[in-house]
Amino acid sequence: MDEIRNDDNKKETRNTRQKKLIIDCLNKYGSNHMTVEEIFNLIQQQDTQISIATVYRNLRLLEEQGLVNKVFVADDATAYYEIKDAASSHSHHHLICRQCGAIIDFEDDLLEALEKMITLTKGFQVQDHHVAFYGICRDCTEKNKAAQDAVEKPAPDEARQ
Amino acid sequence: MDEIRNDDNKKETRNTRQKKLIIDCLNKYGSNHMTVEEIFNLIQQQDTQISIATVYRNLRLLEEQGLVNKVFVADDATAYYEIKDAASSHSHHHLICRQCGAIIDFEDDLLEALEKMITLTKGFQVQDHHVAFYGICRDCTEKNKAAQDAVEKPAPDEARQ
DNA sequence: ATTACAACTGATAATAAATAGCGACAATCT
DNA sequence: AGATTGTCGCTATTTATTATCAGTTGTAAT
Ligand SMILES: [Zn+2]
Ligand SMILES: [Zn+2]
Ligand SMILES: [Zn+2]
Ligand SMILES: [Zn+2]
Repeated sequence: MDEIRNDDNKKETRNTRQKKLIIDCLNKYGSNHMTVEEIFNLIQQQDTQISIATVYRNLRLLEEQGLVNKVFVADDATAYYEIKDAASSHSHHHLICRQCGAIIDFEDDLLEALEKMITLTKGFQVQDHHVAFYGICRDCTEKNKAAQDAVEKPAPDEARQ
Repeated sequence: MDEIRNDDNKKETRNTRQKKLIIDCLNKYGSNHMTVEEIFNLIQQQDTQISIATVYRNLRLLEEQGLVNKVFVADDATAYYEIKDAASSHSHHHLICRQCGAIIDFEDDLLEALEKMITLTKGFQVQDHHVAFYGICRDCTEKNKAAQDAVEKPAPDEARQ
């Protein structure tokens, strides 16, 4: 009988205005991997009454339902959120820029082979993985190069701001 | 000439009793990836006066000097520490058991290829990476199998504790 | 050994991210 | 409409970590 009662543990979720605002927000800016604060600040412009506790609560619920993705960036204890739509459900990796903090998505499946190897050599049954590459993004690389050039050849005036 | 002046920014570090205790502790249990609390509790047995703030401080210094490694496990906001000796300086990956929480080291270099690809396709200059595989460790897999067997064939008494 | 100076210490306050508790509200179903 | 109960906004709490600060100690030069 216990098993039957267990069906109950998928508690039904409601469609509140606040939840819709959060999903809309993530759909709009979600590819930027937003913090709770950022989400809260944006939503406040449409709903000045909303509480940040509600944002936390809903993000947790949405994550439990598998509708959003909670991303951690080592070295930074705060969570970042993104929509987990059809395209990105296919768990991707993150490129994190040490200069500007940008979090960039990267699709790839090369780790499947590695997972098989781990199961074989370590007896560890891999369910999924979190991968982050740290470095300097394209934009910052270009900015740095420009700044470097400006130093090398004294530069035509406007190069210095 | 700038390079010479840069030597200054390595502020000199001192050899205190507390720092030694922390390194000893990590050398002894370091392969277990300990939390600050765990390190603090163990050291307290040898130095009842030590403050947990000192443990935090020294771990931060040691990490900045590259002597210890700070490991984050997504979904868990607390940091884990391990010694970064010759063997493990060669940045390894972590297998994290969802059942017992074990953090297991895994040596591998297959990601170099992936890093090259990222630089090519995304223009992102990879400096290093953090990789974690989540799943069930060998011990837990075996325990689960044993438990499962115990249910299937009613079991010779001692199987139930 | 004495001195001097900055890095360090222990105790505690402060910060930051996230959660828990609670009375009131409102989404959903009959 | 009425009942149920998930959710809301508010506030207090918890947890991990850092900042502060007066007193201490490692280190190196005298
Ligand atoms: Zn960047
Ligand atoms: Zn992403
Ligand atoms: Zn395990
Ligand atoms: Zn490790």
